[in-house]
Amino acid sequence: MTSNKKREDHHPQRPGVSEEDLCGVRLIHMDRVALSRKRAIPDHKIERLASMFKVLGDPTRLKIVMTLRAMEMCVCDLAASLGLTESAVSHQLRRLRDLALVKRRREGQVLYYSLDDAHVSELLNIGNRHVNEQENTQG
Amino acid sequence: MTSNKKREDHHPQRPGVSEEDLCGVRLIHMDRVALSRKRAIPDHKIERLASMFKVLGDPTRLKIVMTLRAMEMCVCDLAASLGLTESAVSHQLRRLRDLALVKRRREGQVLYYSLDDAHVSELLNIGNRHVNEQENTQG
DNA sequence: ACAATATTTGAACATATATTCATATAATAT
DNA sequence: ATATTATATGAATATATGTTCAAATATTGT
Repeated sequence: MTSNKKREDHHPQRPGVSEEDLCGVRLIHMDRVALSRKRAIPDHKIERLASMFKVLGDPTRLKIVMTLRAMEMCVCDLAASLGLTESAVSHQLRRLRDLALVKRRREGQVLYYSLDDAHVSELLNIGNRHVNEQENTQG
Repeated sequence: MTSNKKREDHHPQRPGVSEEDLCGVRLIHMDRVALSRKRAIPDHKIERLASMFKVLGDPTRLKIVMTLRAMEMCVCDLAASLGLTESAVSHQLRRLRDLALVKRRREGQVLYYSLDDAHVSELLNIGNRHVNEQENTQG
């Protein structure tokens, strides 16, 4: 199963190697490297996707979207519910809004926030399953 | 539709309000706050879930797991494929390993990394759909 | 116009973190 | 044992980021 091992070249660690220039880089499976480079997701997509995961990767923001998953809420209610400053909530809501993960609706002076992206709900559902199974398996 | 608006109390911003002490916090919909508090996901689960999203929220780590989604790979191949230092890859693989998102298999001196969590693949698939639809909708 | 409320925003500070460099460990071969 | 290879790790540095505080908007009511 390891018969396709081709030792091509050997060098110490060298940062700053351009994407297209493989010469001088240590690698073991040239075929796998070539294939994975072909299939690689373009950088701008990686950046966007990473941004989405990152924005969900903060406990405060995650609590906010988890709350909004259940119901529409205004800023001060969110703050009260989560035990946070309204300013902190507003700052995080802006980040969520910048990525179009939440939208808002004005009613007088009150702004009601809700989820704006179907994918987010999916991600949160899978995430929930994940931690619940973790609880039962490794807890 | 906004008839259940109950204005209870009004105060300037006050941080450090304990989770159980609502008195003195500005809120508009007391019922929603109470309900969302009841349904709130426990903190330790939020922390775990946020950690998982966060670890996927870095471009380098996201590239790594996206690559591993397609095939098993060793460190130096990953480094060559992604144009990174082996050290940088190794550091990030450790973070992914700490959260049990990837596992490794030794064959001689070579360590082969692969995905370790079914949920991760799901998250990545949904994420892919997300950015692809974004491309077609807003691009 | 003025006051009050709900939310937003910018600056500042403290903390987290990704990469680099140098070094250490683990496995293999001579 | 020694050398070589593959990977891991610790310290350092530069950058990113979350919260707070103070002040600015926006909306409504008087």
